[in-house]
Amino acid sequence: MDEKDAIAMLGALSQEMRLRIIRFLIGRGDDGASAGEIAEAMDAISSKASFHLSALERAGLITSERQSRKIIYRVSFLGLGGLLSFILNDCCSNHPDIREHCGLPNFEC
Amino acid sequence: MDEKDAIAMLGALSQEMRLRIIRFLIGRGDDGASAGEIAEAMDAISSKASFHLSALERAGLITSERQSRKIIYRVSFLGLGGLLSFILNDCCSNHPDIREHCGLPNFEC
DNA sequence: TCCATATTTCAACCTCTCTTGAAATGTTGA
DNA sequence: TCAACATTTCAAGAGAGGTTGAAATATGGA
Repeated sequence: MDEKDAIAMLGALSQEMRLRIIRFLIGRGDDGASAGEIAEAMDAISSKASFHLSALERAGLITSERQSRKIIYRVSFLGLGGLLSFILNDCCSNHPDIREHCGLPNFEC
Repeated sequence: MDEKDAIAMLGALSQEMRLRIIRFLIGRGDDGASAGEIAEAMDAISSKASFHLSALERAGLITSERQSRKIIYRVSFLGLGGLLSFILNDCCSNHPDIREHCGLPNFEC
């Protein structure tokens, strides 16, 4: 996870429907959801949902797996965790006391 | 910190120069840096730096304070922490075990 | 007051992103 | 093989974001 990857992920998350998709998929956990289910949940036409799903996948925030006719999308815990680690470590490595300002619990980075 | 605020912050961070400015200002800590110092450190013309500084300030990620002729910018620990909390709590409230996937230390959200 | 310094604002231009509907691709079951 | 289903790809248009140089604003000192 370098700066370029982080920027791609941050950019992917900074869009209303894409953030809603991520939250929806986090709620679904390991079951994930098909492109059609996601489009329906987002109240979006299929091509619009597909556009945002591929943006999220390109950024490494979700994964896809074909199951017969459907394509199942799942949140990538690895990707999302990598982004969080990147931001947290950038903070902590320079300023160990930033967590206090952030209202975050105390832990080692 | 609602979804709109988070999207604005994520969007502000998803740009190379702006992410570099944030990292630079984190390194400066409470001293902050003037617009001119930041522009020089970023190797950017003043209007470009100013454009990105106002984007970061509008998103709540930095603060500004005039000191005579100069304007001192500082990273907003409150803003950055709010964003981190938003993402972490969104994760944790739905899936308590996501931290394991994220490679993050164990703590309560 | 006048000048130099520090920074922002503005307008123009270009590029990238988002949205939409239609067409194409891939998959299953009759 | 054919029809229905599930999803993506494509092209076109609208809109948002980034870069630049010039002009405007604000401050401090001679």
